[in-house]
Amino acid sequence: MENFIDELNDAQKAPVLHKDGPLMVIAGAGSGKTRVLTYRIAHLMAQGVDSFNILALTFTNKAAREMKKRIADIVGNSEAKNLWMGTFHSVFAKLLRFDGDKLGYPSNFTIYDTQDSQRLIASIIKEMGLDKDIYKYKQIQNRISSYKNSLITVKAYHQNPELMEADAMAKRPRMGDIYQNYVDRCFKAGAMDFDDLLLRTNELLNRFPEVLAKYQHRFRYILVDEYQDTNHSQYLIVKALADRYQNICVVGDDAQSIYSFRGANISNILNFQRDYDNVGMYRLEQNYRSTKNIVNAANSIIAKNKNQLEKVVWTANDEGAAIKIHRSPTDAEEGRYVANSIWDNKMQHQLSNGEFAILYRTNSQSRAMEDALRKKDIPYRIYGGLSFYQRKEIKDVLSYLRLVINPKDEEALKRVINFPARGIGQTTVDKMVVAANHYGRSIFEIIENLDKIDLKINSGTKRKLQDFATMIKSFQIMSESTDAFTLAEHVAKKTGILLEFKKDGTPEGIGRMENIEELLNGIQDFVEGQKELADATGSISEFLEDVALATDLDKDTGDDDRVALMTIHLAKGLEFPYVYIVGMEEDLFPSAMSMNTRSELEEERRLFYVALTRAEKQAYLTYTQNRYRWGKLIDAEPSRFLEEIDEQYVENLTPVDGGYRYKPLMDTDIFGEVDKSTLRQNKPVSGTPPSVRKPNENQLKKLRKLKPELATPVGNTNTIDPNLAEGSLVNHTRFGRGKVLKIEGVGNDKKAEIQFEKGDVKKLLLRFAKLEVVG
DNA sequence: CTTAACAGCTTTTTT
DNA sequence: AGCTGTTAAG
Repeated sequence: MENFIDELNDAQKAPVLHKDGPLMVIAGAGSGKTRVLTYRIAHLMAQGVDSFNILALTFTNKAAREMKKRIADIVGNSEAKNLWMGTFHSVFAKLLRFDGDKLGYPSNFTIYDTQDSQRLIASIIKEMGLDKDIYKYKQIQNRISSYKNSLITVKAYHQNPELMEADAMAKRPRMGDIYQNYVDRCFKAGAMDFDDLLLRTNELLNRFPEVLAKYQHRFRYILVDEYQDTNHSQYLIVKALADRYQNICVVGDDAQSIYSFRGANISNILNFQRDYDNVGMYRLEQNYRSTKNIVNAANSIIAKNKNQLEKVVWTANDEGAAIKIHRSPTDAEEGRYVANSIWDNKMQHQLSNGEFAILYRTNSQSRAMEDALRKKDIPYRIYGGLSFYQRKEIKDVLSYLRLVINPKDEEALKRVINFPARGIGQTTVDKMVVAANHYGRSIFEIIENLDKIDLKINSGTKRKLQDFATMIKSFQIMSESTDAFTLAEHVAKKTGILLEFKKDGTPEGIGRMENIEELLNGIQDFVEGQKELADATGSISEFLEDVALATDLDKDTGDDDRVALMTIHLAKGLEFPYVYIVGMEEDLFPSAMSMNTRSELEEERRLFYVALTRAEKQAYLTYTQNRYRWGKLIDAEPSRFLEEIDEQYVENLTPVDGGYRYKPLMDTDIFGEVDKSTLRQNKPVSGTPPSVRKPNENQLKKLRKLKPELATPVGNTNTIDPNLAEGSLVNHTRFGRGKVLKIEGVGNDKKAEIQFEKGDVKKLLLRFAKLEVVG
């Protein structure tokens, strides 16, 4: 029964077998910490602990799902089902659905995402007549968020002269009033933002001892992953819940603390032994993931940090190859180098795309990489950035669904009341917001009672408003007797959203329509999946909660074989055989905004440590001499982190200037005089090594032979004329004659930019465009 | 009230 | 460079 324990090494076994009482596991990168957590839970259950009494808090929902699955494999499916496992946000959202009514929240409360919060704050600033250049809504939102994460309520704020003075100094004396209004408006809308999910849980546990007692007993065993990234609010929740039984197990690595910007407090892990009595301390120091070279190089970097727990990460793995460093003239060339290198490695070592990852500091860096990968027909997937659920058309559909569940949801209402356009303009909405604030009611209630209030809205507009309300109510009635998919599909059609995008006919419009279809498919999948679960009903509210707290990493299983592109933050906890860390430049990594204090710089360094330790076999570090930023080509300097790696673990692929290793070379150095306009167009510059050159037509043909699924787009409604190329003259059934300026994208996404003789330049999706090549 | 041009801002990282 | 939100014209 318990032979699964034998799969662990001695260091891992100890915390798994640790009996009751607090314990902390300091786990170096790649040391099998998820394994320890998983097996500890399985062991607890094998010892007879009811899964109902276990709470496990993970960093992503995906991690929770995978762990749950693994546990189910060991102890059986039915046993694992009752486990409460998930992110702080999703677990406590669930808790608040049960007990939030004690705080005055409906069980169907909406979860506002950052964009919703920002829009609400922007409108509050406007309503208060404040200067939007001084009261910048993003900054305000940020501040409110950090207050909440530190448990500074509006009341606490007003009792804290220091905070008020700091805001007054920043010329924002009304900060407290905005905070108050924001909290009131969220409450009135039956909405919680991300921070509320933690803050309100704290409030609930503090104010209602019987609720606290209930959950203390229920969660007899608590396990927290990535403890180094918990903020004060999360810390207090854990402390309160664990107080009764003290069966608290935290796992983390101070060297991988990279979320201080959202309030994560590294001292939570540094002070754990002070917070609990008789703490069992365990260290996992053997790395199973990476080569000696990578582990040692990473150690040499992190050694530069002052504040850290004592720990020596080592590995019994092979020596491995040196970390390769490469310099490119521009970001476009950097992309090309990475794409070529991936291609070469694939060919040389028979690797699949899924074994590669490209990691960067900022999302904006993904574009150059994408362009290069597309040109080489290497399939990739971007994680994070503008996620699917944040796209306009998706948020619009979701807003209708949110309104069905919670008609008080003001941000959802404002978003869709005039989309698709139905003649309800800004002025009307403004009037209703004023009325809603005045009567302390929601906008929806105002619309329902238009006849009783004199709002100076003309009768035609009144009619339109009432029609809108009637439509939403009809959806509500429907939602009582149907599943999420049927309702969502009905909503997309009935509101005219689908039609709106269909009729504009542009590639963008078609793309949006497809996105909505994808959303509907996603809802369908969700409904099917939920039907198998006993405690779920497949209702729309369950879907919305899933969506609100899902990250890009959570979405689908990513079963197809693609190169992964993501920020380093998102890559935490993941591993790849081949890792490219791009943009190793001063002001980019470390970020220009994180070089003011020692602790900020140390966090950047930990971030670099995280990035490097994702690699199993081989790591590449690339940097450029010039990079496009804000549409301008700027000089770039190699990152200081490059110099911090002990040079015995490094191999430079590009010649390095003798004196100062990473000093940028002049443009003239290897290329002779370089015309910047040449670089801009991504044309190979004479003298560029052959391996960096764009593949020629012959190579492309070979490539297509190897990867037929890339050459033939799937599900196209149109065959694409093989003669179609940049410069071709074409005839379009509707737009007439034109010239192809540019072709981009692969497969279903292949687009052509065409200058039509009528004067317009249009981008058309080739699988839809009715084009004929005429010359 | 809608549409189209314009201005301004962005790039730190995310639940 | 690309996007969002604001303003001007219809």
